[in-house]
Amino acid sequence: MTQNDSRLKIINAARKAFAEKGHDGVSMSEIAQIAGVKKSLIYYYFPSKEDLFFDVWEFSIDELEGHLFGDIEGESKYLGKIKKVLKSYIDFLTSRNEVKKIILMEKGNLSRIDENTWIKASKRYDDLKKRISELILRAKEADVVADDVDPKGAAELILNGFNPFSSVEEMKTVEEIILRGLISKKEI
Amino acid sequence: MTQNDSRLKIINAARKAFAEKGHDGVSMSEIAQIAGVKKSLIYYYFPSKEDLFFDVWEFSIDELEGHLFGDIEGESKYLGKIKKVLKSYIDFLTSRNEVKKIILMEKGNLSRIDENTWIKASKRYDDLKKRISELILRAKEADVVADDVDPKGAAELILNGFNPFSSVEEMKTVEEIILRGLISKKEI
DNA sequence: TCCATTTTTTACCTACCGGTCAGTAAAATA
DNA sequence: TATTTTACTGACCGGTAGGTAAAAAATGGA
Repeated sequence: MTQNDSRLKIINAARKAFAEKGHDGVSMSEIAQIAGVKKSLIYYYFPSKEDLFFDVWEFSIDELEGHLFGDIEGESKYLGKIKKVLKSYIDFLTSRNEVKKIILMEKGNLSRIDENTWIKASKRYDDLKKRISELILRAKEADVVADDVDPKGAAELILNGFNPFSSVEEMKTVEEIILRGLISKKEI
Repeated sequence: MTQNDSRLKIINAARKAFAEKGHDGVSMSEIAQIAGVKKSLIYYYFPSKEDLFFDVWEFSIDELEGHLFGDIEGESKYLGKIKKVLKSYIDFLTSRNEVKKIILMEKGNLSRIDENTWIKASKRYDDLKKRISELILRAKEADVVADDVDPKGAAELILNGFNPFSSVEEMKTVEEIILRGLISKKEI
């Protein structure tokens, strides 16, 4: 088996495990078992559990970000861009919600400034949040989004509002509420 | 030291610890240390870590629910009731956000139907969610909330949308967006 | 085919986990 | 005063956690 093959098997197994039980609820032996690999092999590819976790985290957020902003450039107007992001989010949640599960699992840990892993993880998450809030900011400057909206708060709401276990109707409602809440009266 | 004194010290220490590191990130010795108590004493009051956790969980959600619906009866109109709930939520988050931190920490685990603790914890959380969604439902029937709103989805959004680490402005924005998104056009 | 390098397995370590238990000092009850 | 209960301790247990060292196997170029 080639290098990247094993590495990827481990990453995927770890992602699955972390999504189900969280960073602290999963052991390296469990991950190894899911990956169909001996535990020590994980340490051949990853220096520590923390490193493995961070790689999974980064990998996952990259994927989410790529999905959210995938073809946003196709939209010319800000309202269209925001709608697209929300729609992509729901798409992502229904098709492969493992990523959102991990975020949900570890969101609380992101405030743990005592441990390096969480600082790094938090930074990556903040980058994603920032990208969303900047979109909101520009839409606000273009008078598409209401002027009492704080872009950072809106970004948080978008990221937190959807639940990976929700039904489609629930997600549609969340989407609708956020959209209606964001846009300024002039746009109605 | 009297019975309830020690028990309460343990509960409070556990709450603090769980809020910071989560159920799986905290050991019984840590909790004991924070409480200023020997580990074995915890087992004198609580049969297991799971039992202790569930007591903390229930205690916390009771507190949140009490706060959210505290004096909602004072409001006669549904719009006022909903506004009050949102306002109380922000109040609660700024004054004592430990409870919300625990919920944030363990939200992901609530889907773990393999372990009894999480099933019980999830049930208690669902009760709270249901109480919110029923308020939304009645407000919807009174034409205060827009008719495309799914009450369950709205309840989820309210519970998830706010972040215990947010600034006041961010919370205000979340409140504003949700409110604007909920109410029907007739109310504007 | 041989050999050096990469990849994987075996065997093992230490620290700490949740939890138990025999015992005890002091308070309450009889 | 004698007995029972309450609140608490410290030593200890089996098991498992993350992690490591070294041997074994696979790989691939000469």
